[in-house]
Amino acid sequence: MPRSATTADVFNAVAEPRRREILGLLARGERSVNDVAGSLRVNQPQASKHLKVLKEVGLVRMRGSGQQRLYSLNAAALKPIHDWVMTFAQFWGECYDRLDEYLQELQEQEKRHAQQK
Amino acid sequence: MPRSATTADVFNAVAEPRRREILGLLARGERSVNDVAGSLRVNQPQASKHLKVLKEVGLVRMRGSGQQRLYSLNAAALKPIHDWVMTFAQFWGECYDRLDEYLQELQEQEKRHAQQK
DNA sequence: TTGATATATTCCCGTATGGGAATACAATAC
DNA sequence: GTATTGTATTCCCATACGGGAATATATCAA
Repeated sequence: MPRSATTADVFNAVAEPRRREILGLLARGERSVNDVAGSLRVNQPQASKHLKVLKEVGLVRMRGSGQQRLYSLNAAALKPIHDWVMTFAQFWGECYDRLDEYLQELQEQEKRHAQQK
Repeated sequence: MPRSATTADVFNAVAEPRRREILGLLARGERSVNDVAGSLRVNQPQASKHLKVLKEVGLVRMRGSGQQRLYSLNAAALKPIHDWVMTFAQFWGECYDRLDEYLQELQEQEKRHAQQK
C-alpha cells in the first residue's frame, strides 16, 4: 500500500506546506484562484490543484462569481487536528496543564450551549 | 518534485494514521518495539520503520535497555502543529476567541519565563 | 461570432511511499 | 562456541505524489 492520498483526510491535506500557506492566506479573506496563485508565486494550475485538494477535505469552500471562483476558509475542518494535538497538551509543561483544564471547561460549555439549542 | 518526505517535518510524519496511533500509545508510557508492534497489530519491521520516522523528526526518543529499544514520546515536537492550528482558533466560534487570548497570555508567560533563565 | 480572461484538467516524469518478505545485526542465555 | 530473542535493514512493488507544460472548459465583452 502506498502513502495515503492527500485527499484522504485533513492531516494529509495539510502536510503540504503550500496548502498551509493557502489556508493562511484565505484566513484573511475570500480570494480568487489567481489571487492565490499570485500571492504564493505559483502558477495557476498548481494553485487550482491545491485548492481542489483542500476543497475535497472540506478545508475550503468555493463559490462562483462571474468567471471567477472565490475560495474561502472553512477552519472548522481543522478541528480534528486541533483535537488530536490537544490530546498531548498535558505533556508540554506546567502552563499547559492549566490549558488542558481550560479546554475541558470549554468543552463542557459547548455541550451546555448545544443542549440549549 | 514529489511529495515531501515523511521525515521532512512533523506535519508529514504525523499524516500517517499508524504513526499517530504510535504516539497515542507512547503517551501512556515508554514501550519496546515489540510492545508497539503488538498493540498496533502490525509486524515488527513496520513498527520499527514507523518509529524510525518518528525519531527522525524528534517526536520520539529512544534508549537502549539490554537488547530492547525503549521508545518514549517527545510531545514538545508537536508544538509546531499546535501553534499552526491555533492560528485558526479564532474562526471556530465565540468560545475560542477567549481561548486565543488565553494562549497569547501563555506565550507571554513563556517569554518571561525564558528570559528569567 | 470572435476574442479575451479565469479556471480546471490532462499528460508526463522523477521521486517517495507503506507493506510484505527475507535477512542482517545486536544482545542475552546456555 | 551455539541458540534464542529483539530490533533494524534491505529489496520489491503498486501507488500516488507535486511540478511543468499544454490544453480544455467556462464566462464575459465587443
